[in-house]
Parts: sequence; structure tokens; C-alpha cells
Amino acid sequence: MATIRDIAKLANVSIATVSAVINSSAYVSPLLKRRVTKALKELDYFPNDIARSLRSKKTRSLGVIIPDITNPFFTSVVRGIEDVANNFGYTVILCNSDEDHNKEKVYINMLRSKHIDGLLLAAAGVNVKYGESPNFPIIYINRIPLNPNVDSVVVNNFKGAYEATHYLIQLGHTRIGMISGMPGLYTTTERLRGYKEAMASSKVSIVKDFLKQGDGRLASGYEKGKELLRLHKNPTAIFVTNNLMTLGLIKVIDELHLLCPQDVSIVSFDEVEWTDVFHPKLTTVAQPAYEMGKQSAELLISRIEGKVTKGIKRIILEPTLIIRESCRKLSQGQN
Amino acid sequence: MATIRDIAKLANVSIATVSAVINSSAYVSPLLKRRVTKALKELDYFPNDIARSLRSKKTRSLGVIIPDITNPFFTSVVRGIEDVANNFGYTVILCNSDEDHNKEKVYINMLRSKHIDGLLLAAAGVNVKYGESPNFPIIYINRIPLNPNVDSVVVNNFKGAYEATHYLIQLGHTRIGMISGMPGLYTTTERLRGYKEAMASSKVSIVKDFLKQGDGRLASGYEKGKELLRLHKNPTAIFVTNNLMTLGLIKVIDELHLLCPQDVSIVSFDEVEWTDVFHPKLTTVAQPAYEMGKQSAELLISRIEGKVTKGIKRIILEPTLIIRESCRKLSQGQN
DNA sequence: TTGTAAGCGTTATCAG
DNA sequence: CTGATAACGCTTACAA
Repeated sequence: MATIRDIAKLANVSIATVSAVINSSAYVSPLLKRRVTKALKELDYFPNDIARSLRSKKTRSLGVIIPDITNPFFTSVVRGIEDVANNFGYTVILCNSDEDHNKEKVYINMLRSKHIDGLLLAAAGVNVKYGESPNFPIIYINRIPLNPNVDSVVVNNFKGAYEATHYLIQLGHTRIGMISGMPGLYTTTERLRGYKEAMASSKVSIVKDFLKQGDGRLASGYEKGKELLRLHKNPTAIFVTNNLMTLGLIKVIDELHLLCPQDVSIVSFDEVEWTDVFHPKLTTVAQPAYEMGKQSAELLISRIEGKVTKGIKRIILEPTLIIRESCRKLSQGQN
Repeated sequence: MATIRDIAKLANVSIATVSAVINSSAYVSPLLKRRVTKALKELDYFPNDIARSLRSKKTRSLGVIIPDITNPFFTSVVRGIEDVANNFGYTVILCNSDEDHNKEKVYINMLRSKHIDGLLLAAAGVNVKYGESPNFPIIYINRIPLNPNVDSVVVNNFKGAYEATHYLIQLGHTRIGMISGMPGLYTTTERLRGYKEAMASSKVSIVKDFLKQGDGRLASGYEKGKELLRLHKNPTAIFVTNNLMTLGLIKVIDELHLLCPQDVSIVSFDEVEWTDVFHPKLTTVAQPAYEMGKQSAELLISRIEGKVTKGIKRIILEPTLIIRESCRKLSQGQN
């Protein structure tokens, strides 16, 4: 690869001049400029960002750590991040932590060594504490760590869960089951809280057996769904708190030769490509995943470029309950 | 951030010695080694990969350009890539080209400037020609460009399509529609070829109206499906060549109050989380997406590290027809 | 207006 | 065995 020095030689100017025309960082006479430009073309010159970064101490790269790109929710988040990063001339380094704290730490150190300009982090677990904090801005996404002094963008999980549950109650359901996500996670806790508060505020009592702890994966939706539906006196409705577990739940319902919504109503969480083509079309709490990626990347870049300097930013995105066909109205007295 | 020089000063040794202990690249007396190690800890030293890269001309980073991470097929591919990259200590830079040739070019130049060690490319379009070829190895994934002198890993699309179509024929179908993907793409061409050859080899004639050109997106599955099903004499089976278009097709079938497989049989392409929970469970051609990512990354890293040097490598992965419930057997004479 | 030279943080070559 | 020192390719004072 041609270097700035090769160009200088060919154009018969100094490397400073070459640099000046490349970055339009200083006036260069039209004559020299032309000579340089020509040499640039001739040698197919590409600036070496490594050298540039070393000098400027900026890499124009963003780290992104998420549990698993394979989860459609995070896929959309990443797409949002990538789009704005690209727009601002940043590059995205993607890492999957698999909810593994150690893997996450390893990645963070790797990214640190790579001198990323900033990090978008959907932290594994909840108790995030990184000894000597890295010297780049971090935006926590989707989950807020215990330590509150951090920037974050999350969705209002409490509200989403509250509305989902409330909707079911309005339909006449009282025996409402819930399959929650990975215990300890911010999202899980908040959704659980939303469910409980909705129940409480309508004075419908929570049956302990109706509260199942899943782990966010398809298999747990299946397992917990089965437990729920095999209960002697089973729930008439189930609130299942993510897309993968919903799939698992649908699978058991089917296997048990039950019908939705005739036998069980479902409110799901997450809006993905298939939610509205399923039979019945699913009523679900849609999260603005792409938007989360977009806004978090925007915030991060603002931090990096010093446009946002004061205080702690917390952006809360609103979920939407999309009512479709997976819940039925219970007639009076029926349960 | 502490530099190697700070360490040297603190440990009272030369920077060369520090470098030696960091990289165990030369013998250092236990005494000095201990002093250095201590200083390293004390200052929370992290090597600066930028400086390292500048010197060594290796960045230990891989570029990945795909059309859209939001497509579940590519999501799995990327996951496979990321896993092996991580294993070998490489970092992944992700780019979505949106099938846009220009965007792709811009990305390639960006990655070139970043001095990635190698590139995994699911090229937009088919006529890929990058003037002055970059000085890093490229592995083409999923699609083979016109220029045959490149490494690639693809799946046997022809075979997948052939088997899908053949299966339908065996079931007694003769009026078999097809919704193909983005025209011009290698995958599209091959699947079309597989369909045609299966038809020909069983001597069932292809109705021109049954061959619909989609673009790989949900909407086109819907549109083309509608066209197909509204035909006066419509197909009894449809082969739809990717996951998103399948969703679209299912949507129209539903809207038209048709039943699958009673009214139309479907063979889909791609195996994703929902294929076996849908009603009916979908018969589909499964592509080893994760495997494609894994193997392509492995090949790329071998190239980078000089372990594979000779010839052009072409890895062909085999698809699998997974038979489930979306196709029915046609009784003799019925059509 | 243009050129010289220092320095970013490493690695690697050579003397000592 | 250890320590100077010269690159790597670029940006940016500062000098001319």
C-alpha cells in the first residue's frame, strides 16, 4: 500500500503538503494540490487509519456487547446501532456475551486494547462493576445496572407488562399466568413488577403457581408453559415475556391439543416478523428495538464528540400493546 | 492509560525489557520479570493494539459485509463467524450493505483503511469487481461472484431446490409454483435451476405463470403468493425460496381463507426458530447457516495466518430437506 | 505557502 | 541478559 511518503515523492512535495490536501487542513496552492491529487489517484492511496488513530487517539469505532445476536430483539437493536454509526463514519465491533459475565469481561478488555471510542453494553447479569473504569463512554442498553451513575437507554418494561396484564384483566381473566425471563435481569424484574402491580391494582390475587420463572429461551417457554397448562386448575391466560419463550409456549399448547385463544389467551412480548402471521395473530407488547439501537448510538456518539457533557442521561422508550387475536373475552362468571 | 514507557520507568528497566515480558518474546531474568509484572499490575496496563498494529501490520480484525443482519439466515451466519473469530482472538467488524452496491464499496474502502486482516463478503448483486484488489484475503460467502478465482463457501442451492421440488412431484403434484428471490443473485439462479431441472427430470412441464420472481422480502412473498393463488387454475403446491417470503405467503393463504396443506402445499427454504412451531409445521430446506459462518471464518483465518496458501478453495455445504406437515399427498388423478 | 521534524506506543534489531 | 534506538504511517507545530 502506498503511503503518504510515496505520494510526496511522486508529486514532488513534502508529506505535510500531502497530508494537508488529504485532510483539507491547510491551504495548498492549486498547482501542488493538482499534483498531489494526481499522485493519490495514480498510486491508489488509502489513508492508514491505524496510523491516524495512533496519532489522533481516536479510532472511530464503537464496541457493542449484547447477549446474543441470534435473538431477534437484539438483531434489530444492532441494526439500529449500525445504521447511525455508519452515518457518522463509525465502525461497529460486535460481541456476543451469551449472558456470560466472564466472556463479557474478556470482550471489554479486548475492546479497551482496541481503543474503541465508546461502548454500547447490554450487560450480562446485573451486578456490573468494572474495576478501573475504562476511559471511554459507555451507554447501557436495555438493562440498567445496579450502579445508577451511568447513561442508559431502556424501554419502559414496567409499563409494558402492566398494560399487558391489565388488558387481560379487563377481558375478564383472573387466573393469569406469567412466564418471566432470566432471573435477576433488569427487564425481568420490571416486567414482573408490572404484572404484579396490575394484578394488585385490580385486586385480583396472584396464584403463586401461576408465576413461572423461565430463562428467555424457547425451551423454557415450552417447559414452563407445560407446567402451567397441566395445573389442575390452570390459568385462562398467560403473559409470556419474550419472543423465544412465546414460541415454546405455542409449541406446548399445540402438543396438548389446546386452542388459543379458546383454551388459553396469550399476551406475548416483542414484535417480530412472525407475530402477526401466526395463528392466531399474537397480541403482544412491542418494544422499539431498532429505535433503542438508534438512540443509544446517537447518545454515545454525542458523548464521544463532546456534544453531551453534563449529567447522566437516561432515555426511556415506550412500548406499545398491539392487540390482535390471541386473547379472548371471558364471559361473566366463567373461569 | 499507562504506556510501556511508564512501566519501564516504574520498574526501572528499559522498554525493551517490558515488551519482552509482555510478549514473552525473550528471556528476562526472574528478578526483572517480577519488577515488571508488578508495575504492570500497579498501573493497570493495557497494551495499545493500535500501536501494535501499526508496527506489526496486523490488526486481528475481520470485516463482515452482509446484506442485512435482520435476516435470520445472516444472523446465524454472523454468529458462526463471531464465535470462531473470537476463539482465534480476532474481532469482527460488521457492515450491512442492504444489497446496495455503492454502500458495499464504501464499506470495503472503510475496511481497507482500517486495515482489516481479511474480509467475509456476501456480495450485493453478482457482478463484483473491485478495481485494485485489496491486499487482504476475501472469502465470498453464500454467493459466488462471476469471477471464479476466489475463495468461497456456499450451500448447494441447486440440490436443495431440486430435492424440494422433487419431493412435491413425488407427492403427486404437477402444478407446482415457485416464488424465487432477488433476480441475478447466485442463490436465486441456482434455486431456479434446481426447480427447473427437477421438473424436467420428472417430465412435468413448467407453467410459465407459476414462476414468480420475488425479492426475498416478506411483501414479495405476499404479493407473488396472491398472484399465484388467484390464478384461474392455480398451483397445488408452492416452493418459496426463503424464510421472509414464506411468512408473506402464509399471510395471503390465510387471508384468502385457504388451508395449508389441504388447499396448497408449501415447501419453504431456511430453517428458523419458528418453522417447526407454525401451523402446519413447515416442510423446508434447511441451510447450515451457522456452519457457513463458522467454516468461512475458519478458512479466512487460515488464509490470513498462511496455513492455506495454495489454490482456490470452494467449500460447498449441503442443505437438508426437512419433511414436516405442510405438504399433502395428492391422490391419483387429482389436481 | 511549503517543508522539517517530533511524537503517538509498540516491536525488533543490535550492541554491549 | 538487557538497553538504546530505529522504524511503522500519520498529524501538527513550527520554521523557512
